[in-house]
Amino acid sequence: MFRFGYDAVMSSVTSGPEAAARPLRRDAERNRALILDAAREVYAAQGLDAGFDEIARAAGVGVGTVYRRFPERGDLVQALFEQEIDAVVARVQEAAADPDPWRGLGGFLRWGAEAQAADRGLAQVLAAAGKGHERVAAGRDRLRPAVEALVRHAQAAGVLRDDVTEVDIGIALAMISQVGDASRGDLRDRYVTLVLDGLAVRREAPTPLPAAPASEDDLACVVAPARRHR
Amino acid sequence: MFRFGYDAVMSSVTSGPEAAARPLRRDAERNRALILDAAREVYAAQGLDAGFDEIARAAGVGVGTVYRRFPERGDLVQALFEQEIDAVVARVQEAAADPDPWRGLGGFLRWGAEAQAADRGLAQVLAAAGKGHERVAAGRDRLRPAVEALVRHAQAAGVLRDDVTEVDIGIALAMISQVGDASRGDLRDRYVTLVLDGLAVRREAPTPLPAAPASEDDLACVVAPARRHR
DNA sequence: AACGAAGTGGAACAGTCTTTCCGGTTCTGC
DNA sequence: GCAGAACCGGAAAGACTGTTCCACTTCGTT
Repeated sequence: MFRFGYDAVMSSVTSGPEAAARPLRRDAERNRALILDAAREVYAAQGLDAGFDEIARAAGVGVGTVYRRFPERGDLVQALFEQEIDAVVARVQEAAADPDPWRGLGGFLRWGAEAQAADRGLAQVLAAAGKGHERVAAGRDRLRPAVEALVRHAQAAGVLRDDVTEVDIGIALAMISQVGDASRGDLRDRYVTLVLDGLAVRREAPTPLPAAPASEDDLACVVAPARRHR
Repeated sequence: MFRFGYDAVMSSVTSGPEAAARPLRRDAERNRALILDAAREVYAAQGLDAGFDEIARAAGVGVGTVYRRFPERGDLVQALFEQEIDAVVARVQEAAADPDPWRGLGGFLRWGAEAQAADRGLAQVLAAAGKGHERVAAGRDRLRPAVEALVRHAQAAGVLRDDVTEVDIGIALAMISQVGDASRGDLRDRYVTLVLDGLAVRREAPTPLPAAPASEDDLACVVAPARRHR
């Protein structure tokens, strides 16, 4: 199988009605926090396919504990990335507030590409949000209007072509993020610039590309597969 | 494991010196062909991670037979895609021969994106070629000069910006191919057009995008994960 | 301090997928 | 048509994960 594409991770139905949450015992609460911290790191490094085993080890608890606290993987992912998506929204709003809308858009693309390169889990969650998974629908619904505002501002200023939408921006970002290797920020910027040149209404000449022409070896950075631990 | 990212598939060392190949028995030769045909289909549909089990079943032979004929996965992949890469090279040369270099480049990008969307295995092999895997080095070395010629022609005609190389074209193609869902050729064309607008030396106005503005649901097509059989 | 409920860890179980192995079959040369 | 080598199929072994379960520990309460 696909071990567990975020597809499977995400597809679990949102669990029942909010059971009158009796507070956890103090030790349980502490473990829960340890697990979340560990999961954040492990997911960032390995993506959502990382096993509960690994997270448990990183948190210093038994697997059983992880399963008891987060019966479905989706529970853990959801809890974890609710906050991260907030950070993305905040960054979009900041970009939309930039007095130079073009700079705002470009800055956001650069930031978003880097954020996803640095955090595989985030990249997968954002993709899942695009796919309409229930568990991250809330985050997406906060994200979309923000991007929409960013797009509108840039279009109103006459710098962003009128025939693209906020969805296009999301897809463009996902595409660029495929230029994966986290260590090659210069390469990522190169393709952000290229895509921005495509998004512009018009231009007299190419915007200078930030990185030296990609060498043959740089192809290695593309579509980097999920690297496996160890 | 990663089940078997193409990473693992590809990393096997090229097997010893060409053992004086005694011809196979006739039935063995027939089975070998059956296996290759089956593998082509299975890999196209599921990517290189498909198990030998599945290929054997599709070919109507036992697993043991597959293992005997192709002791390492890399052997099978290599044999299979040697020819497919030839088809890609041919398409590039055709594009480079187009009297309108810009149309040639655009046509190739469109074709390449579709080919990779329709054949997951091909997409993985091309990515592997970029990563410098030994087993597909020969194919890559045939591909690179062809793309280089395509790039040179377009640049000589003054339509393709001078600061991109054949590697950039490969990366751009890989990025676009992430807009995965094979059934959404219109969406893929949309982003090919966007990227082409970025690759152009200059332009007065945006090239009209072929597809209707992507709807929210279309995000689902991005970064489509390896769908698992059944 | 002592009792019960809540929580814990990790061994055991259950799936998958890969790889080996060998009794039986098919081909080829003579 | 026979001998023997080459080849075949698929059961079984091995290597991994994901998940469950329960004897034991810890916590909160009285």
